[in-house]
Amino acid sequence: MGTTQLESVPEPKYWHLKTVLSEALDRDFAVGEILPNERELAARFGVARATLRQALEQLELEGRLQRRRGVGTTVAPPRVGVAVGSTGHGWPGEAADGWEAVDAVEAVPAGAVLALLGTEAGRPVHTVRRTRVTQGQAVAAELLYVPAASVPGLSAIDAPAGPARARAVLRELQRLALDGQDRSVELGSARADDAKELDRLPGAPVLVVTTRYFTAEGTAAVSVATYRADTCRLTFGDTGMEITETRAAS
Amino acid sequence: MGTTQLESVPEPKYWHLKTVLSEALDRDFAVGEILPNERELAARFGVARATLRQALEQLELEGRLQRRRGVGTTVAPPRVGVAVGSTGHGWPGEAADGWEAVDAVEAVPAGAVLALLGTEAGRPVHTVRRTRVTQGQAVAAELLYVPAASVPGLSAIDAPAGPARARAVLRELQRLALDGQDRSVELGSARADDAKELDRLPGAPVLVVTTRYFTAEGTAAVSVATYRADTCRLTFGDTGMEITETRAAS
DNA sequence: CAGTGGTCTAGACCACGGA
DNA sequence: CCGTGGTCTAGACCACTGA
Repeated sequence: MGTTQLESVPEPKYWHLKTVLSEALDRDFAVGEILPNERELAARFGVARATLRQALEQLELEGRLQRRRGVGTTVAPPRVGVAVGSTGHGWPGEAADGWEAVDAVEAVPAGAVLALLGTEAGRPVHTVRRTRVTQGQAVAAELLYVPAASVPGLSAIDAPAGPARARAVLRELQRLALDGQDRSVELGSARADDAKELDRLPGAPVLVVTTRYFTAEGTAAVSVATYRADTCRLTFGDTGMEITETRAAS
Repeated sequence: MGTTQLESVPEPKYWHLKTVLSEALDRDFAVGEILPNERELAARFGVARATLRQALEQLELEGRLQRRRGVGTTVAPPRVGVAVGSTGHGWPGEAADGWEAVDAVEAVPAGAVLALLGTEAGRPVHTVRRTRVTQGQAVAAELLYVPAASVPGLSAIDAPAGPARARAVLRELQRLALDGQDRSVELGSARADDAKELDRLPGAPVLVVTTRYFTAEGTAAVSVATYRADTCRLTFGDTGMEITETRAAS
């Protein structure tokens, strides 16, 4: 087909398609509803499947759609607000904040984490894995790095592997006096292990929240939490107020 | 080089390719260096150009690469940390925080913003456009919505269009007593106008920071700031400390 | 102008989920 | 088993940049 006609400004097809689909979603579809499959949609709009997919990818990135292999494409609910900054500025694991300890091992982390911790290479570091569940949905996977030097009260193997050991590390952490913390957010893509926890494919877009916890002695712990970017809106409400309803800026 | 051989677990080609490229970037390339062009790289790795592009897209999303049409693909510098949460929790435009007022118009915003403002539809709202420049690079574009009712001291046309008018709105805002604020971060894609300000293509991934400013009377203003997700790391340091060096989690 | 990345096509096969 | 989305190919043309 002769692609387009006379477009003074040749807007890409997938971009226009995305707009059309977005309006159709608002107008004709309810949350959870299944869209026609990709081949069908592509035929209906007269484009190649790859082009249609480019539009769907954008909409998924914006949290409008959810696609699952073997199942289909559904209309996504509005993003859930996930509190990140409020909750008392305390140690991780202090309250019932939705985090669940999964496991803990003693390992030597990679260079980037080492730089954040400010410890020398080769020193043992407790690595705690936690997941966060909100409204029955896994929204985040975290790796919490605690240098063994930060929690001298914790003997090497005083708890068996698994959740119990993870909780032991968190418990020891809370005995320290928290001096302050430091947080940053950036875009990343899910590593294979995080993707599995989040029920996504590797490479899925995630919001990486890096937190450093300080005591008088220095950096006592570093947390790297990866949140599903498609379904989450991170909230930093100091006032604790909730944004009731919103939609990502196109 | 015939890339790889038989993989018992058929890891996607683009994923493996991304890993190989990522290691090559760390090892053999300096920041700012130009990579071979896409056709050349695809041939060298024995894959179709589309597959090679899928790997490059991931690396660009992670801030490792920068691609510009007509120019080429270069190795990106580490992401710049951009302070978002600290700086006194004050009104926008209070200090020399890198924001530059561009323009202001009186308009009636779309539904999502209206819901955030909590005002009735049809009421006039000052819409201020600002951009943020850090280290000579445009990192964010903002739309600040101020209901006319919030700044009664500002008569309709007491300043000509343009930056002067924008600054007038900001000045009026600072006469109010700020009661608190509320912030959220989510992933979005750049609208055409924002993309132009940020020197990116439409649809580029952005971090959307939505801030509500409260006075005793209610929501006095709402800011929607879109940050380039590829080059920015948003920092919320209450302590004002700086993360010196980091690399997104894979 | 030549060379780059951006868009688009029309196929093909594969991995996964559910019936 | 079938239907879904996920991956991959080998082309083509276009829009933009810089010399």
